[in-house]
Amino acid sequence: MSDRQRPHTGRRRNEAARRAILDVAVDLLARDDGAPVTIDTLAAAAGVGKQTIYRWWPSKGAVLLEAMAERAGADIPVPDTGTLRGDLEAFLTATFRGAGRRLTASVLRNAMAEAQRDPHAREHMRTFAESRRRVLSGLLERARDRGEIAAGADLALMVDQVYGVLWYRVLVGHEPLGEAQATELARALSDQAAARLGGGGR
Amino acid sequence: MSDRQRPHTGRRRNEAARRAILDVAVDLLARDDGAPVTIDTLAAAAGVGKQTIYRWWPSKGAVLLEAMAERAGADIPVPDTGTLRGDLEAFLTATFRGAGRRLTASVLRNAMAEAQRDPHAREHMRTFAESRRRVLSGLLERARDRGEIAAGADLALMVDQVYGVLWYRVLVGHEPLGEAQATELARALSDQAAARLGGGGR
Amino acid sequence: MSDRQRPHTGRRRNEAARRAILDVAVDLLARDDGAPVTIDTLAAAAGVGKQTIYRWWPSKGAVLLEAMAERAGADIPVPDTGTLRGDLEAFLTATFRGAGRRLTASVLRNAMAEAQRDPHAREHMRTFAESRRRVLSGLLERARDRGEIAAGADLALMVDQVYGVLWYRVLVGHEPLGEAQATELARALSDQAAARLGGGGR
Amino acid sequence: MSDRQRPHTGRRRNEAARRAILDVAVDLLARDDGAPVTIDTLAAAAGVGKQTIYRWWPSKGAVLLEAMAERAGADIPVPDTGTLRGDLEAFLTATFRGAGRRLTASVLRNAMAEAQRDPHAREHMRTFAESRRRVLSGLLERARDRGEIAAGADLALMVDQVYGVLWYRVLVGHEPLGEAQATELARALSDQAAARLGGGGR
DNA sequence: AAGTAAACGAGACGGTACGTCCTGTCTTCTT
DNA sequence: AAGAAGACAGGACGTACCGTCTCGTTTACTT
Repeated sequence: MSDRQRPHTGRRRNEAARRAILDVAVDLLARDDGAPVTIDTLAAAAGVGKQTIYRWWPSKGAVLLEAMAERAGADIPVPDTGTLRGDLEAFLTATFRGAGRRLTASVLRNAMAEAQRDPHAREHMRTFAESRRRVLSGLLERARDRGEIAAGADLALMVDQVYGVLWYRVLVGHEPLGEAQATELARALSDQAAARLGGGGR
Repeated sequence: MSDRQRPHTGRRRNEAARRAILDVAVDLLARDDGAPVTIDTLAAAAGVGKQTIYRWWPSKGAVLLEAMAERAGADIPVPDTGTLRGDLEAFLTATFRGAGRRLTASVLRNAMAEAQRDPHAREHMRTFAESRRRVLSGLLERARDRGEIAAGADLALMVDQVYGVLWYRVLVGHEPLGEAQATELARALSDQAAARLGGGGR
Repeated sequence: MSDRQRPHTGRRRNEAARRAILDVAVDLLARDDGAPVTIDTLAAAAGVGKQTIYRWWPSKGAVLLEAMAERAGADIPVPDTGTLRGDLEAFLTATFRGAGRRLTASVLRNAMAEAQRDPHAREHMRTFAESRRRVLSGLLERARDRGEIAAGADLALMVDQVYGVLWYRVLVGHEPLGEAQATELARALSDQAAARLGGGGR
Repeated sequence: MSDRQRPHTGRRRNEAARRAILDVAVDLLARDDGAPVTIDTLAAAAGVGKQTIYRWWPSKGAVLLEAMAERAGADIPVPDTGTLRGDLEAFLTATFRGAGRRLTASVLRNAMAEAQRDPHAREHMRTFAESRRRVLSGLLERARDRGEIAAGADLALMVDQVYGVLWYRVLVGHEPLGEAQATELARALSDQAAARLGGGGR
């Protein structure tokens, strides 16, 4: 209703170029040969001029983060097993399995590094992390509504324990991320949740 | 067999230069203006030639990480209150208070970013993180020996829950790190530890 | 009448656009702030799409040269004083006065630079220079026919001395171009012309 | 006497790099394929980092001009045949033969184009042209002292007639530059010089 | 005291990547 | 069809930084 005067003029954004850039970005991020992703490489591999990247993203970090965010959140279904323990185990297993893959972990590491230097990337990372937390948060709230978590429990803290463990291990690399770790963490968190309830656990 | 004869000759390493480099490195890491720390800047600010840095450290990341590690681990006493809850609260409070300071957080963020790119820095980071985990690990083991934690509990996971939350919040910056958060996490973890004890076991 | 089959279809060339382009081109060439003339600037300033420029000219240089040529040749009348010396003085005075104007000189300098890089511009420049030389050549031939120049004299060389001095001074800028210089050169050339004649001068 | 305090410190300028840059610059300028000389190409061909060029020259044009000036002035001896006509013929023949060579002409054209855009190059060009003019000027002054040129003659103009013809033909390319042209011009100028002398005067 | 050797501040070097700018082409909608 | 708007591939620009390589100087130990 407002932009009646100038709906659009000139050539439209090339969606194929956008896709090529993001796809190539993920590929390059995944290469964990230590070689940093460069804009020249990215542009060349995507068959795109550098300006086309800078026309739509404010900085290198922003492209990289968007590419990562688009990929990293997919394919993690929100389970509904009926119990907190079951839901957590399912969700964490899928999440850790995803993040634990060597290539994905490489993407995450690169992206987090970028987010520390580039303000645009930082903003993207915050948004991405927020969206991931929200999913898990929803899962926990549902359990609280079912009475499986004490009313006073700090759900945000529980969420951060999950993603904290995930990122910490991805970034430092001292321990693997897999189903065993997911199961263990799911148990630990359900213990935490149960602690302040009426009769204790079960 | 051969170098017994010639213990040393020539000028000795200048300790003042080493200190100046590390001190300036921390200062530069602390600046959270987003400007990356460069070797030229570091050398100039320390009043030192670049070669003096590269003579003693293998890469930029190595200097930065050493500077950070030296600083970030200090001043966290290992408490002994007699109870897990008390010890955790004391340790986490001190730890979170340290990491939550704006300048320190900036150092940590920069250092972690560096560790993702530079293999030397990565190694340093791993060693540093390991040393920090070991302290908390000792605290937990003591509690387990006192019977406050179930024998089967995954202590390494508990440690990572702590440092995971810390790093996750430092790096993403969505939530502060302070005493309140430390207290809450201490309570959650002692609840978690207690869950499987006594009647709650298996 | 003649284009019976397909007289014309679609919109006809917009003469106003052509004029705007050439006019703006001269304006931009005249700015001697050193900033190079770009097609984007030219198109924007002329209120014209870039394609409209490339539809009618093969390259940037071609537009610029055409713009210059159109301007630089105008307003130089062919004098007829009856004597070589008088004709030369009149012609050179008008020519040098024109080329010596700061803005015009700037146009010429830019155009000559363009002509060294762009083959289309080069061709334009050659044509333009040729047309200017022809005028002066005609003037000299008339004088020869009157017996004021020896039959064996190299008229082309005389012409090139005029335009050579003009361009050399415009391009290098070591000396001004004005009426004084025109008068002096007119005298020099009539001396040259008279040298091989029967009785010498007059 | 003044720089006693800090004669020099740090690594010294690499003379080999300087030479390589200037030599390659001339080679590239000589290529008359129309392809403009780029700094990347120049640096790569000279086996030098771009910064090494920008450390010592303020702009691309400055390097190019310096390279040209160094080359273009060489090998033109100052003749002394005893007569103006002889001296001019010798000097112009050598000069025109040099400038008429295809590769040299290409260097000159490129350099003059650069000088129109780049203020540094412009300054260099002015200096270069000045130095060349001075040589010819000396030759003419000698002839005047010998009484071969009238006292009131505008020697600067005569010099510009020579270099004007040279540059005009090099830049526009409508006519060749060679010994025939040099001879003809030498004759024309000595005629001109003689015109106002003795009996030919007024 | 003279000799030898390493460490030092300074800073030039070859490279690589950055983000900007410009050219000439292509695409979309309007006239 | 021709036009204005503007996105596109390509490629040069000049800057910044990395890690290495001289310089001449300073500091220590060995003769």
